[in-house]
Amino acid sequence: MIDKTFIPRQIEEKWSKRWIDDGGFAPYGEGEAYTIMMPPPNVTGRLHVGHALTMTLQDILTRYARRRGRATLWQPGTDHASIATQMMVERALYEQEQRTRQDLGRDAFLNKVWAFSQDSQKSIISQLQNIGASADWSRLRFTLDEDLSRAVRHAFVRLHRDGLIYQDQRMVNWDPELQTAISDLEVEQRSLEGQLWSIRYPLADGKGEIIVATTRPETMFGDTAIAVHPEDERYRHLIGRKAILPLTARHIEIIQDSEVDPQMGTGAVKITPAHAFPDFEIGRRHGLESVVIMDKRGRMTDAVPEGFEGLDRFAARKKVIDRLGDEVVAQTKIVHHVPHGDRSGVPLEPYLTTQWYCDSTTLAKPAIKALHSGRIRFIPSTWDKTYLGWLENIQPWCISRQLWWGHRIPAWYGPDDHVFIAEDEAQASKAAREHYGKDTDLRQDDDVLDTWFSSALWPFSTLGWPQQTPDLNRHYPGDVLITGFDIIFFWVARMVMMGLYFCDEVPFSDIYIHALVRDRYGQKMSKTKGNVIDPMDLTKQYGTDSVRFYLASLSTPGRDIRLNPDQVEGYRHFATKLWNAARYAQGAGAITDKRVSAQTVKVPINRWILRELASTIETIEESFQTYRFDLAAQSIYQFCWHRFCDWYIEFSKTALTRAGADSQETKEVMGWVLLKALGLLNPFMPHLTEELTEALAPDHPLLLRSGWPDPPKMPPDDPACGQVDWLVDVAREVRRVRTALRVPAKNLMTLQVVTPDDETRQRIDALKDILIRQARLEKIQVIDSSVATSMAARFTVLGCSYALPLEGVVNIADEKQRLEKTITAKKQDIEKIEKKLNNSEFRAKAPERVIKENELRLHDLQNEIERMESALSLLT
RNA sequence: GGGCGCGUAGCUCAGUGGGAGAGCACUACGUUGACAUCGUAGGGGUCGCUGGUUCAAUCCCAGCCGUGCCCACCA
Repeated sequence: MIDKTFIPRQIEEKWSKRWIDDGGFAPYGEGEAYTIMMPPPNVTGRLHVGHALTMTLQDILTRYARRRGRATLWQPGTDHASIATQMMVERALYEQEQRTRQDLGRDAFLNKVWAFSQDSQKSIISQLQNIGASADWSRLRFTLDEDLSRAVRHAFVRLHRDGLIYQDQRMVNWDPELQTAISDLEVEQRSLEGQLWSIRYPLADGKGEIIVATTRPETMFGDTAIAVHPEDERYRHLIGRKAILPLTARHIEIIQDSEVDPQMGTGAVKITPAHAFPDFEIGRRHGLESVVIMDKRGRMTDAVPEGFEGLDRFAARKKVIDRLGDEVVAQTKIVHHVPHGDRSGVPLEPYLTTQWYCDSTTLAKPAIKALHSGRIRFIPSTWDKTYLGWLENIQPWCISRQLWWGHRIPAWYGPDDHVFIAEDEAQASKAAREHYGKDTDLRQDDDVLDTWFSSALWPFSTLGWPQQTPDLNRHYPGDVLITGFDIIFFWVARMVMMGLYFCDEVPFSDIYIHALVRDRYGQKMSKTKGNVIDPMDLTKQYGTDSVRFYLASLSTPGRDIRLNPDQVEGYRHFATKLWNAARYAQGAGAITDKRVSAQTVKVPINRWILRELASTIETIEESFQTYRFDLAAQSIYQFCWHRFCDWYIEFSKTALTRAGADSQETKEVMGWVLLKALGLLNPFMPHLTEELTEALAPDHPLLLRSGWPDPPKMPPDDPACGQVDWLVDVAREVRRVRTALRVPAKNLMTLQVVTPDDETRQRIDALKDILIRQARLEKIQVIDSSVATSMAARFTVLGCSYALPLEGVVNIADEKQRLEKTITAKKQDIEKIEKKLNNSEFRAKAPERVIKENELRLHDLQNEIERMESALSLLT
């Protein structure tokens, strides 16, 4: 027997375990492969609600595909998250032991990070399993696993061999806090209020001055020119002359460059080639010297005047302004964008260094083409532009990081700094031997690769690449990627580039971009705002299945989710409702081991629920095709609650009291339909549906691997279904009257059917018992219009009139009011339709179908009003 | 500065060139041995504003207002 109360926790643990014990989630069968690559969560700690969402959607697709007979692989794993993880461990190390990574040394530090990441991975996997993720855990991968690392080195070597990875000295975005270069994508522009100082630079010949505006006076010691626009009349006469750099004795030239905007500041700009991107370019054009005045921590070097050496950049700024004194002729507040490191949160410095770069421009071309040619598509397609816009303007990708945690760059240097790129040290040594003609000590590059370099290989590195494994052949390319818009550049585009480059195939054809989960007020969740909701808390409170269903039902493409925990409760109610429906079915003797077919089922209510089931299956099917998780969820919800529970179960209460064939058929159909409904709901609520299926049908195989329901083949205009539709309409009308007239529930009414047509007679014959129960009637009479009772409430269904005699039911006034109200509403409708129909242009131009529809509606409305008006007159 | 969304019932959101919808919340009444985590019925919206296209606009187009996001080396 199914327990009286539903406790999500109990069944969730049970089923998580059962699935694993029963063989887990490895692909099986001979079906066509279906592959989803899980975006690997960082090994930095707890999952957030965004993870819960993305994993839920992936799991829904996975469970659906598996049951459609596809050999389904959902490849799980975790990401080493170079910067983020290293930062966390460094911070903890400092807090606990007041030591830095340098204190520990590279090897000892990396040991600590490994230990941390292993723990973290364990916790992440258990959280994922907690939300029911049916990924193939037996294939769990970590981006730093040995085989994945080999793939990274192999990729690096090949790209280098093909000239697509190279070393270059140029300006990078430098993070002075983390002391590493970062890529453009890791730069976050923050809009801040700052100061714009106008500073007097005297001319070297003593005849005048030039006023330069800057927000960064501390860089002035690196100035090697002042630039003005060639056509700026104010400064034309100064071009070619020299100015004295304040606080120093250096002379710098005033040059012209058309990049200078005469509108900005004073129109004269100081040029610091070593410490600003545009200045670097200008410096290169004009052959200016680059004077480096800051070290990698953002402190002044000794290339600055006395008193400034070693000062932090912000302290230096203050001091420069102080020392300049009256030479600062103006100071204005401005709001400007300042680049910050997305991890460290500190302002970045443009910095001149040698780094490894990847030629993204070349790799991007096929990736752009892949979208144009339809080999990949975004859902929703609004993201096309984002993807293309970035790829079309892509810059060289800085892939080296001055960090320890990550894939060490497979480059080895000889004593003369000759570089050898190889997949391992042995091969590098071999190359060195050939190069130098003898064994030589080599030194490996200290730097590691950008995390996203290894992530870009994920769709094939997890499958054994560069080996041509059976898995690789079977599961590459995959089918769909589900991810957030925030990593389209970081990850999606790069996977497409690398996939095309190394495997000649896009890694997936569909890219579903899911919502951003915000808080209930539409705010982004963040630790600093303190509005972060832990998905594990939600599942504890409402049950995993409810949380999954909630997230899916809000997943409309292109729309963010406002997470309101109170609303999750509604879906726990839904789960409870189903639980109780199953209890009822069990108690009512539902039969679950009998195959039911539309060809043999005869009883109208049974045919009706089959039709409803069929249309639900069709809607869900369509919804899955278009990734409309919301519509699929809504459709199954409607079916379970408002078709099966609200009507069918109620009907069955009458049908089951009858002995014989009808009752038997109803038990069979009820059991069969309920199992199908559970099957449809299963991808959304896997635990509950397995539990109830097992309770109802102990011999049923696990839903996890059982086939997806096919819609019963119902004819389009099934007469039996039409009869039940009529029943529903009439029952509703009677209930409406009862409520309006405040007829006490225990008073049974008589329903009079006025001169019914043959069809209506048949309907009554077939469904009389059920209608009596549903509408709380005493009996149903067929009468002639001539004997119509005067004191009666009246309504019309499908062109036939019905009356409810009001004898003994007092509230005549209420009924009058009800009629008047309906009449007014209907008259308004009539007016609108008449206006339309009387419009000659409408008649001339509207399609015949629309005209007919309107005429028909008008006719029906007029009929109804006529009857109601006569009913109203009878009441007076 | 460029680009992309969103604005429909109190709240969260579906939806369509031709009769405004769901869930929650609200109101009234509760009977029927699955369920009060429930049932039945009901109230509530000039579909952001203004114009245009159309026989017909919540839906298509333009502008505006509000709101959110992404991109961009400009001092």
